Amino acid sequence: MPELPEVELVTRQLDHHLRGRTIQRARLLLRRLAPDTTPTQFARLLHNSRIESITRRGKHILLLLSNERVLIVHLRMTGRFLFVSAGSRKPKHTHAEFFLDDRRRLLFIDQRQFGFMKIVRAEELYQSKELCKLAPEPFSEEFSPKYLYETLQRSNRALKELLLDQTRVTGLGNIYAAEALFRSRINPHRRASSLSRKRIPLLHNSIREVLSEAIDRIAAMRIDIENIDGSYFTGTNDERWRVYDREGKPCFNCNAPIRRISQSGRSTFYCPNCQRG
DNA sequence: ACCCTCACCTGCACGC
DNA sequence: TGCGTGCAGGTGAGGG
Repeated sequence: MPELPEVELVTRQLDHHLRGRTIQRARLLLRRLAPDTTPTQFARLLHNSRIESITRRGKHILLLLSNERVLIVHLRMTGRFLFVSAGSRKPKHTHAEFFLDDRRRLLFIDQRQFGFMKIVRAEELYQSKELCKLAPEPFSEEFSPKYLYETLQRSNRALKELLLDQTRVTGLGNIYAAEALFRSRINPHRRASSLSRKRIPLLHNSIREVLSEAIDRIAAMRIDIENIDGSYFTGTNDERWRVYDREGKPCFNCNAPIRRISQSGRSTFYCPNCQRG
């Protein structure tokens, strides 16, 4: 159930294990995982392709292949990768498998079946429907305070909802959107266009900080290399997030109980005392 | 162009 | 025990 930090770590792990490997054979086991290709096309396009590198754009994982194709993967809520030995049994919810030239098998497992794969020509990658409308990467120069200000100016939606819109800001999901607002002391109901220019740098910084701190925290952990799914956390819940999933628990700043509300059908957690404006 | 609701799935925790 | 409900870290389609 990944946002940018989890996808980033999955991408790094996959790059480490797959770079230079060849997919000898690939099987699509669930049609809706890759609705634009038939299982036959899927197998044919990946057959004997060498994996040159694995990168990321937003929450999309990109496997760059030697045959001038790119396999785009989105984990959505429950997608994960698993390395297994060639002969072992497939776990439940295995929807694709890749037989590698090192006698290992890479499985794609996805309980809720929201995950997504698509094979595109390399030269068409950034024109693809999946990538063409994505906002700038949050760590890029293009994602500047000026960009953020102008983007917020154009929207009357609640700030929390806008932060989830990948065409405005990319990489945040329900957790880190709430965390970034808490860090900025901004109320999640606040209309995007009403945020004053002088508060933009703090929000801009907070977005980068919640993402980069999460990346660092996950990267510092000992990761089960077999199970590449982003659910790496091993500590207690209160060590993870400042507001997310802490309804009724005391705010780390002021001890006021964290509140949970619903915004466009999704939970938002915030401190009603610290996040007044 | 914007904004809202619904839809896609399985599984888990909860209350009766 | 069972069953109903609501919820889960995401997004796309289709409507107004």
